[in-house]
Amino acid sequence: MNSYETLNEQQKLGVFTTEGPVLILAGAGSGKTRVLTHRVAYLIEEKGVAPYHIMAITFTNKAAGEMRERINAMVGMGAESIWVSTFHSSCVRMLRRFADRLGYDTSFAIYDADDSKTLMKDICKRLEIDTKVYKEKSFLNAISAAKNELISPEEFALQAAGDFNKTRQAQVYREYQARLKANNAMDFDDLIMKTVELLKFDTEVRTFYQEKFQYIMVDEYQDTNTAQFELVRLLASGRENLCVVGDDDQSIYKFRGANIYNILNFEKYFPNATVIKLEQNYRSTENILNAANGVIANNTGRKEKRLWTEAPAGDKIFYQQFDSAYEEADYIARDIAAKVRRGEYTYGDCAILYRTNGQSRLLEEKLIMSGIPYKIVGGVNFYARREVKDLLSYMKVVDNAQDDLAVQRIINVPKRGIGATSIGRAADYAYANGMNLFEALERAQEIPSLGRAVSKITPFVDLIHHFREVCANRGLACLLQEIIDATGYVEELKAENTEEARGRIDNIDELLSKVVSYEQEAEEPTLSGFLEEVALVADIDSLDEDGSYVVLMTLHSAKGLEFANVYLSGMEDGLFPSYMSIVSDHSDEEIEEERRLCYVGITRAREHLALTGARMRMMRGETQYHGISRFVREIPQELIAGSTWEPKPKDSFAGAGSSGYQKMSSMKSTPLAAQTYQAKNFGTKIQKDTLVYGEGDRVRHVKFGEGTVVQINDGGRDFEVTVEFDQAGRKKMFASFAKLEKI
DNA sequence: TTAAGTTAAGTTTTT
DNA sequence: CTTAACTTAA
Repeated sequence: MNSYETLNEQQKLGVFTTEGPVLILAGAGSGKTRVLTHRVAYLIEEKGVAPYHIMAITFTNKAAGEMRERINAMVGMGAESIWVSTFHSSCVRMLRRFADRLGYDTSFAIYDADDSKTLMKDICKRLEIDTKVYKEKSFLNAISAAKNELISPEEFALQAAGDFNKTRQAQVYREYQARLKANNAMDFDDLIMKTVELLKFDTEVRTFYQEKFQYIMVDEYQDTNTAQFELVRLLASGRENLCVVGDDDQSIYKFRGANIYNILNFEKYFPNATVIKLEQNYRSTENILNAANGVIANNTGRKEKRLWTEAPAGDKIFYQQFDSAYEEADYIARDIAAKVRRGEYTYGDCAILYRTNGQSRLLEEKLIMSGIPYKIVGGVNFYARREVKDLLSYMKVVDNAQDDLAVQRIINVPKRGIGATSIGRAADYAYANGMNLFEALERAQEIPSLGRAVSKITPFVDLIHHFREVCANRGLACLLQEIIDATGYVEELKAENTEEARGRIDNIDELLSKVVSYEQEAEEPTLSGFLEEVALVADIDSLDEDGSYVVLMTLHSAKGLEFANVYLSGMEDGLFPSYMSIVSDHSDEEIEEERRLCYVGITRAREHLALTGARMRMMRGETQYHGISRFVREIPQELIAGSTWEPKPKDSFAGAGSSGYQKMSSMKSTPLAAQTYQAKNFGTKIQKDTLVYGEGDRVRHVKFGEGTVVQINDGGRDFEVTVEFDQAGRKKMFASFAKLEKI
């Protein structure tokens, strides 16, 4: 028996309103997971609903795992038959059972982004598309967007009629889908779209799941896309016991197809919906909350709500702009070290958040230098590492020989003397005869063009057959060990004897232990099951929030987490909000999305929040100059401590050229006062027409004195100016640094 | 024909 | 600074 008395009135409403559609607008830190878990317990204990009839959907495995844990603790017996899982794994579970009705084998492979790209490259080659003009990425983006909107290749082609570019995309989409099917594979988007297809067109399956899932709950609803909405709608139609929990202010995945109207228009789809707002925040201090409120208030078209708290005002928000990203990172590392030394926080209390993964390197260096333990979330996924992908590909081929991509990846790894030409010939033969690559390899003798290469291919085919036997007779861990031994993969790395190779061996060991633990923990371990688990994990899933290390991650990864002491680094216009969003055609909308991201970042902090920025930072090998992020200015100034953003003499170089940038950003939502300031002090790069001197002119430099300009080179972002100084001699310098005056 | 070495180009956010 | 494409040597 659980006590529901610890819940506030709004939360209780969310728990007790079990029938019909319910929309819970849950602000950051308002205890939505508590509501969901109590709701499940209430359904089972008070309403007598069988656990078998309950489904809870989340976006990440981590969220699913946490919810599962809390439900298990509350419900006890029978809890394991509740479906608590992500959109993707729920879909896989349904597809593994019924995919044959869509013409797929139920042991289909799941392609990650890397696999999709490899396949797309191959398609572009076959269709003779110049990937210098039409990027693989742009095709994949178009296809993904279509799938998120449930647009089939046929429909896409119809809509594309008359448009040359879109017709080409349609052709690629069709081919891509055909190849996936031939490989018996689905990409991430297919998992959702194919499940929707299944439910839509197979009445038997639809009825089965509608009967099964009588109570459905969806977490992070603001991030659902059209396909996911349709999936939920199909499952819930009939009883309509659908409870969605979300916060439109935390919708940050539009770029991935999230449809914010799913939440904004929920009441239109379900006119009889009960709407509940959770506005009391139990996480942050009042100052942090007010800062977040101040920022998000600049967005239009949101559901009106204002978070409040009973917590004390707490520390002010620290803000400081540094001269360089180097100093910024240095400050953060020192500050963490100092706070830990004083006993205010542990390493595990601290998180450093940033907009782009690229910012982590500098921070990482500083943390290492200061001897601070840390963990980076994101960047290169464990399962995306070369050695791990190689070995997984062997397992994939053993599991599903139709997977041409996996075959191609390993056929010459380690080197067997089967080169691109031989593979190409086998692939052509397979393509011409409508078979899979591996089938073609099995009949290598029958392919005349292969010639002597046959003698190298046959042992490879035999090897795979051997692995298949091992898998069937001795299990997964033995299979992987046998793959490692028979291919000599680790042997080869050992021989390299480099730091890098040792790292790779460590990763392989980790993979091995993951296989072992999967085999022990899974109820019914299968090769497909393992590969599926591996395909659907995100880096964030492995994060232990109680760890004794500082966590570094992107703002996107941080959603749903909380830390006592948070650093938002890189608060610079052009970085956050990103340059892309500022110059976009739909700038207003994109800036709003960035602003929501900022809101997410601020509300991760429980007690202490520091915002930092740098005037100058190296990005992809070039020095960039940024002004202060507009989001910093949107925080009520009385909440801010540390240096304020009054212009300082040091800022002068930033004033040089702002014209180009200014025009591009329409700052409708920025307060007037801030706008005037921005106009004055908003430098990014020096424009050509801002150079007041030319070659041959006499100039004066602060340190070097007077001289003559010899040469000006356009260095892309900046100008490289060569000056022959009267005293100091010939110097090369960047225009933005030199601050040369014409005489 | 393969494999290693060199050069060039490209980087928002990700289940 | 990394990854992919190209070149050249074996």
